[in-house]
Amino acid sequence: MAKADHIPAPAIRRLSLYLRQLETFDGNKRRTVSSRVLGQALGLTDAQVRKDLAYFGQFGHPGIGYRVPELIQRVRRILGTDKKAKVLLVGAGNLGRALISYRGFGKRGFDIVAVFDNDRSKVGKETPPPNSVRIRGLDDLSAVVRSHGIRVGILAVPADAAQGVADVMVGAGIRGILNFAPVTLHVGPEVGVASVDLAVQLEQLAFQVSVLTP
Amino acid sequence: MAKADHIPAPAIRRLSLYLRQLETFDGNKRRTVSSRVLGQALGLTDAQVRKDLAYFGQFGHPGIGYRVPELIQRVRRILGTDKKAKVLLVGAGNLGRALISYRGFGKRGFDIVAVFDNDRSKVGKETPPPNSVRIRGLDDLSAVVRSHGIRVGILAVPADAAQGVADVMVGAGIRGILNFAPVTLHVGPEVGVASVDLAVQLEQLAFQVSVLTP
DNA sequence: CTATGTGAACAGCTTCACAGCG
DNA sequence: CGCTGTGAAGCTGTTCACATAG
Repeated sequence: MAKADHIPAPAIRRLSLYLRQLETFDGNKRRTVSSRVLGQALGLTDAQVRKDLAYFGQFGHPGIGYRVPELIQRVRRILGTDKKAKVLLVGAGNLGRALISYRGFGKRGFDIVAVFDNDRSKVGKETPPPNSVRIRGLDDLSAVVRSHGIRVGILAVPADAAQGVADVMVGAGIRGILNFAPVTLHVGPEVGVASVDLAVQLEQLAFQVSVLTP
Repeated sequence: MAKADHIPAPAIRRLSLYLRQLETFDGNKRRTVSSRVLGQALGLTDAQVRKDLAYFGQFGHPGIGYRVPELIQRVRRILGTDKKAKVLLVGAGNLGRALISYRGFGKRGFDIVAVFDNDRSKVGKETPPPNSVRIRGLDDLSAVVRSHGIRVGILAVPADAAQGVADVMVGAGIRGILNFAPVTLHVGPEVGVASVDLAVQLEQLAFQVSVLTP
């Protein structure tokens, strides 16, 4: 996988949305879809859809549109989700436990295979089924990453612990971190970070509401 | 609040991050901060910080920087989070319950005051403390929105129920929806939507990893 | 001398509009 | 015809660089 350069970051973000919508269409037994229909479902223009997909190759069929199963395959390939991926999680608090039992990850090819927490009282316990996993101490993280070949980790610890844990993860060889802690993580350029700050999302809504409703 | 026009959407998103970082600085008893220092903490350039803040007014002091407590006040005012806001939540599944007990919302001025679910076996039960709330049926939603004057709701229901519930929320007068369901919601222009698709976030990381690690 | 606010230059993303293919 | 793929145009957001204030 050599390119990714000169492809707009927003286009890459939308690629996931295309995939999600295509899977819905596929579930409805739709065989082909035009850029216009796909765009409408996501609130985008047809030109946007065509341009985004064209960054990655020529997937469409003039006069027909895009064949749904074919495009799904291709997009999965591009995103690197054509194979199941093992993921670890640090932080077995409320949010962490909810993420462990979240079925959406499995549906999209992600498998949380190891859970870590620094709280002695939690270490050794099993998380509730489904996805029952034994909680390990942080000391084991490095060994588990190596033995399972894990590349991506979810960080669901309190803000003041987040950077420290991130350092441990990176040191163990993790290359992508999904960060739920409300802090900006500082990592090297070889590591990707995606952050979800739940309160920030609400704040954005509060702003929109205060603008929309004077 | 009349403007918001011609202000870049990314600038508005960053405003929340500025506030978060400023609160951290404030906790560390820092009195003033320059655009360079604030930017470094968030991985942004000093020019970006100055331009973003300048969209909303003149908050800085040449030669000094920005006074932390003053800027916090101003940014909160802009975001509409200077007053506590009541929020409702629909969907008392794993994710929903985790959100109810998430302390980050309260810290940033949001209060989940009502919880709804369509599952008869859940209705009437109390959610675990803290933030113990009685779960109500969806039929009560409209009345609760009106009596509490709620403007923002969190949607944490399965994908296939999401659009229907969103319609109910909008019908009841909700003006902002934080959507955790993996679907694109279609609502009128008078309603703001922020979406968090957890699997999509992981997918983005998978892509970055596959690019960064050939 | 430090640090803001801002017009102007630049870069990046989106939309347009049409040639070309099935 | 219907619909893609794509240069070119248009627009939005970011960076630069400097006048200005303390």
